[in-house]
Amino acid sequence: MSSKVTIHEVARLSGVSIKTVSRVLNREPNVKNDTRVRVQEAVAALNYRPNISARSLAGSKAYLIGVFFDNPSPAYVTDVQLGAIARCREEGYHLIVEPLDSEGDVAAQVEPMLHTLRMDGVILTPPVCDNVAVLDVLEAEGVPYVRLSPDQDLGRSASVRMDDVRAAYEMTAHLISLGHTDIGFIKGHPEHGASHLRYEGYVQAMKDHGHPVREDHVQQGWFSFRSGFEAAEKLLNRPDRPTAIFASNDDMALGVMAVANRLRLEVPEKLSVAGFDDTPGAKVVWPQLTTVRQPIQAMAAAAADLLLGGATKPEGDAPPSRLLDFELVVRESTGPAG
Amino acid sequence: MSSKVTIHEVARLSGVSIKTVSRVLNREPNVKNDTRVRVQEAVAALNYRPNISARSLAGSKAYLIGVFFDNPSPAYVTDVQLGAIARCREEGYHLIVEPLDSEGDVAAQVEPMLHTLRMDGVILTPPVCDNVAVLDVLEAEGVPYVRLSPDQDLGRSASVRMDDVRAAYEMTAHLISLGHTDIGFIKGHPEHGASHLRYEGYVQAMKDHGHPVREDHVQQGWFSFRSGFEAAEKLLNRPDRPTAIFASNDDMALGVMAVANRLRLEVPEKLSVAGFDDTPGAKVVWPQLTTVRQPIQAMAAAAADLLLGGATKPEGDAPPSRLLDFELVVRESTGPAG
DNA sequence: TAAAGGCATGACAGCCTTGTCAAGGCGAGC
DNA sequence: GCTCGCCTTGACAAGGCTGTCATGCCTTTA
Repeated sequence: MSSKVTIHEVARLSGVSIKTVSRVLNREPNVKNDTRVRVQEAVAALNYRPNISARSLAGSKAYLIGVFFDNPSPAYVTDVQLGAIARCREEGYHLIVEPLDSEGDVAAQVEPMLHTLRMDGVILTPPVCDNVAVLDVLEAEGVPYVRLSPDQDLGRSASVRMDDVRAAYEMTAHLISLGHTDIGFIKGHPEHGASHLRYEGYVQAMKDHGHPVREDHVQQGWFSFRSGFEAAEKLLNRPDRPTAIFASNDDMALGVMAVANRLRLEVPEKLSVAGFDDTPGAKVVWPQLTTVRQPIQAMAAAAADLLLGGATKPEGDAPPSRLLDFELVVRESTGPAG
Repeated sequence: MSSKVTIHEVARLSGVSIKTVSRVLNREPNVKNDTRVRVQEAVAALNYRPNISARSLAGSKAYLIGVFFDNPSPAYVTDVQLGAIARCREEGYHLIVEPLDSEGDVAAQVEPMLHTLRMDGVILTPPVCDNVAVLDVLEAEGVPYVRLSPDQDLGRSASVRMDDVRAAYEMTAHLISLGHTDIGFIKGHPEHGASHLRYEGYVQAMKDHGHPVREDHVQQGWFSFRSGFEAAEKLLNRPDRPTAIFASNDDMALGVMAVANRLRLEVPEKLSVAGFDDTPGAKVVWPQLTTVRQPIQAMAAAAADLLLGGATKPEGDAPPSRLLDFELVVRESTGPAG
């Protein structure tokens, strides 16, 4: 119950006005060092913490950052929360989570939240980050937001992304370094921006290493297990099949593994398989999947950083965007070309 | 920017005092029905939402429920959040998530949160729910809390649990009914209370059916895929291996499947595998895993319900505790003993 | 018919902090 | 020595709501 300590008591103990205490608390300038120290001592002695409600009522900050999500994978959600909180704690901010239901009227869900609870910023995860209705409401309410790995309309707002092109490039290079020259590729859903980027990285790596990109060894997929399965059937049911397949995401790579299994093509002895995303499923299969890990916690931390730094609403310039490093996770599904 | 609507405008539009608007908002008695309707219309017309900061500053409620967790599985965390929010939204409450780091001084992490941000209640998930330091701080600050599946000191506070013993008993009985008599068991993390309960259910079922519990067929695990993998290696790399393995959670069961796969032991023909928790991974593997489903969302909703109903601090009686039903999910990983 | 009690409502203070503005102190420049 | 301007500090209002208490009116009771 020690939460009863208010700024008045700190002021009394340190012999200054409450306003000066407030100045010290908020690191405002124009406080003599002597005074500052005295106040800080009083704060420590009383174990005083400013009341967030009063602060946000009186001032402009709410000390709350929202995380909106709609049913991406649980692992993703928790990583985002962990990453964001790491940065928020440093500045006394708290995280407020708001699961959204994209099936329903999202704007109608978001709008009341923003009215009742002022948030200093919001982090949007896929797929909500591409929901125009949400972005509209956020902008109408004047709430800064950062999108994680958005697909569309990149210029619209601040965002944090990963370098898909380079990641795909390096994964391809990894396969090449294992001696593969004929590497099949399964593209992702054509409407997801990442699909093009990953394909681009693959093509570039092949060219840079002097290997041709055979059109019949590139298949269209839709990011689903099934589409990966079907694409793999086309790639593998032929005499001149590739010795490695790079799928644009893990689910499709799992589909490839299923086909390999069915064809009794040992992985990685007869066929190397690489995925993308490092979903939990990547570790469940055997052999475990070589894939690309997104630094989700770091991305969320970067998003929080943009929000706290107030760097989300530049005037003339393009909105700030941070590009983070990925990690190549080499496991057992890739091996030397037989 | 329509967030500028205040209670005063509603009062003006409906021709009453702000206090009466407040009464209607908070469903207080002593308001003529006529008046109530008029106010509600004004609220709707202006799209008014009370400001949470002002409310919590002036009144006794904060409209915030905390969820403290420390690194349980991501799926668990998200389910808890989803379940809790479902109940909280109904009453205009928001969820504030606070990951804790059990390695460090937990009390030191919790105490400042509670000072700055008043919370009307806190939901504690395992393993934080058994951290005495956390409970102490919570009680010292007078913050009501509900524990999900606590292990120790059940009488200390309100809690929501599932009958782990009975669930493990029934799963074991299920295996026995399939003709298995030699059933291996992989224990969970020794510091998680559920581990003991699940083991207890297994032992009881074995005894009740007249089958011995072979000590060398019981292995210690840590709830991780890897620990399940290693335990399975010990259980299966021997001539007198069990015909079924019951792992205390799905991750470990998945580890068992991986080993079975590697040893070319067909599941369920040569080996039945059962898990616990029904995590997403249970449906990803093939064959799909027989497991026990905890009604996590329902449990979290029940916890929120206890908090919102204020039923957490009974005077003379034992603290309220809700016991929810589990569900045995029989899929393809268990079959008749070969 | 008068007194008592209950209900519906409003005026006002207070919650705890920040923002605004004014005031006092002090050194620099003339 | 005086004015100017900067630095430091404080008084007070504001922020939007709920709690307390008072008021007026209507119904019940003796």
